[in-house]
Amino acid sequence: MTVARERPTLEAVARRAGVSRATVSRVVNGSTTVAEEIRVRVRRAVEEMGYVPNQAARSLVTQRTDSIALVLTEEPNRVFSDDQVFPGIIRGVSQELEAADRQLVLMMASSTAGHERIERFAGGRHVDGVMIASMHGADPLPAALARMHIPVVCGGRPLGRAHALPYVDVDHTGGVSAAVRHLLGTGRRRIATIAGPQDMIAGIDRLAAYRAALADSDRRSIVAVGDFTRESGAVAMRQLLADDPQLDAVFVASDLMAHGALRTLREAGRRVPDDVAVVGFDDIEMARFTDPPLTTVRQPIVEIGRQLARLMVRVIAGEQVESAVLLPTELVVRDSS
Amino acid sequence: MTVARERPTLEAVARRAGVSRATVSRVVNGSTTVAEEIRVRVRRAVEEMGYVPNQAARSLVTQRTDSIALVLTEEPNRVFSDDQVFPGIIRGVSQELEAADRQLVLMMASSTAGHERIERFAGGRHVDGVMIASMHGADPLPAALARMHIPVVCGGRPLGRAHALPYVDVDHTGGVSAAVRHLLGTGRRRIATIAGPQDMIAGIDRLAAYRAALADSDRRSIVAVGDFTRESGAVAMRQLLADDPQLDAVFVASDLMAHGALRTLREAGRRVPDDVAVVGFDDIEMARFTDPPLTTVRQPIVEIGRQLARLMVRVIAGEQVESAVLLPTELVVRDSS
DNA sequence: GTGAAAGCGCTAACAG
DNA sequence: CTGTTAGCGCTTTCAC
Repeated sequence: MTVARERPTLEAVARRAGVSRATVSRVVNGSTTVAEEIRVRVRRAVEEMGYVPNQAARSLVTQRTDSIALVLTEEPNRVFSDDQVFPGIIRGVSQELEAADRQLVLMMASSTAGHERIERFAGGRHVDGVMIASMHGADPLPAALARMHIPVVCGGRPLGRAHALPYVDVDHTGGVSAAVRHLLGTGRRRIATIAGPQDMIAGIDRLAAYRAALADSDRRSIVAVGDFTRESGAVAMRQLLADDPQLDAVFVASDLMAHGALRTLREAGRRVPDDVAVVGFDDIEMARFTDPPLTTVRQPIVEIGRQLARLMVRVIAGEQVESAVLLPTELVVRDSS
Repeated sequence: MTVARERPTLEAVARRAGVSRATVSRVVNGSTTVAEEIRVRVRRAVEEMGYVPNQAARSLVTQRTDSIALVLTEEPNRVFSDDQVFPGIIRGVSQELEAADRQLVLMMASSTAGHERIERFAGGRHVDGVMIASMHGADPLPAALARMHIPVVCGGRPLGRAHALPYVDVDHTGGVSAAVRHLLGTGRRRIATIAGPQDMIAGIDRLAAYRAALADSDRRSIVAVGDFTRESGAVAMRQLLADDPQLDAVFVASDLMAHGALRTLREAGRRVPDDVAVVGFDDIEMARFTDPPLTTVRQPIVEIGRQLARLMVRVIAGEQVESAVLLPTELVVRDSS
């Protein structure tokens, strides 16, 4: 006595309902040109047999897979560092894709080998489109895929050959401006910055925005560069202190680096915010628990994911979007400034 | 002048190489029974035309998809809280799957609707198997899928109907025992615990282990229950202090809760570790930055993902594994104890 | 409104 | 060792 383990096919359902395969297909796909009575009969058969369409067979003829790749092009340790950027994007994407009834296929691509894998995969049309969440503006993958006529959207403003692709990013400039204006407005005179790596879009844009904001006043810029890690923040802060012992404020391009900077300042005997004001960027959860709690620029990470997915679906649908979506950032004032 | 946008098919490659479809298929799939000369010729044709096999067509006949689902059954905010558990698992899984040349399909399932989606998806054999990373031992999904004869493995020891499924978990008991023994060994007399939620496997197992470890000595247990969040840790600590003002140590079932507890202790004027020793569990990155740095039990999160993927691949291959993989935990002593 | 028939691109016997 | 031949399960004209 074996259980009916075989999944029923359209054929089987058709036999049971006493109609043709084509009719069952129509009902399953919601065609309106089916008589009510028959539709009911078919639906019952589907129900009773637990019929589920075979995606492979369907894709073979429709040329669509209804699944979309999210590619994270970053070294794994960065992908899941505790700044929560990638997890947030994944979450937003998967929310939105679920609503659009698409499947999310997640791909990590650290190495060049990984890139090749992805080109093969997407090139073979195993997914309908590719969302690339790269923090490296000069990543060659987006352009490579676009050249193969694969629908692509980017998380993070793309640089170089891919600059014309649709993308979603946050308003780095607006956030940084607000931060610098806040510092100026509270009477700070020597405002330094700890910038992010200059091969990453967030690093580039935030430094440019800092410079632009200061240029509006008559203050000169004082810059040290980190790589978005705590450790680099601590080191950069030491360097800044050595370069300009008089500084009374520092805008740090990420909360993680700001955390490191806070430690350095304490070790150097500077009080925050009395001697030196500190403003970070990201508003990671930890920002509320540093000592003192960190003033920072909040960016809507999960929303990036949502918008990314929404944009992707539109591109796949053939809409000729060449837009950029810029999400607002917001200064959150806490005790460090 | 249009570019050759159409992907070439086996047929096309075969024509170009002057052989049959079957032969090309053999070469592409690495069959050894092809003459060297022909193999070279076919490979060149593949190369020149940029041929990539169509996964849908292949799946249709092989009945395999070479992709595997990772289901995260948790409310989204918990999935990506900063304890980094899920991100770590995703990372491990994707590493291992990449090595095994399988695709990772990520599915979030918060609601019951989500569960249904997943049953449909997996039931339709859109993936070869399902890895379920649920922290709720009593999750009905694993058993439901197993009943449909879908290969399933669990991250986190499953309870109830699914208890016989292969799973990967960390050695909660060993870690907690080490923590309690350490506290006992450093002369603590009244060791309380802040437990996790009792509907989650980590909460259950860690509390049971605490009780067992204390039972070995003659100390009585002092328990408050939290839900793994910082806030609940702070609240539970207050309650513990009220219940037993004499307590001189507390084992907290998660670092996040331990962080909250630390805050409460400071507010209550207790010095850590002088008055009260604190030991956490997880070893999240933040543990090194609390004040004082947190003694905690380290668990190899990424490794869970790796083992999970490895187990899944074996199950899909038809091996009759009914094993459990228990990963070691390790006490990391810092300044809070 | 419904059914028959023709593939989608590939693999896997089975001959030769 | 290579080619021929059947499908895998589904959608989609095209007749009826």
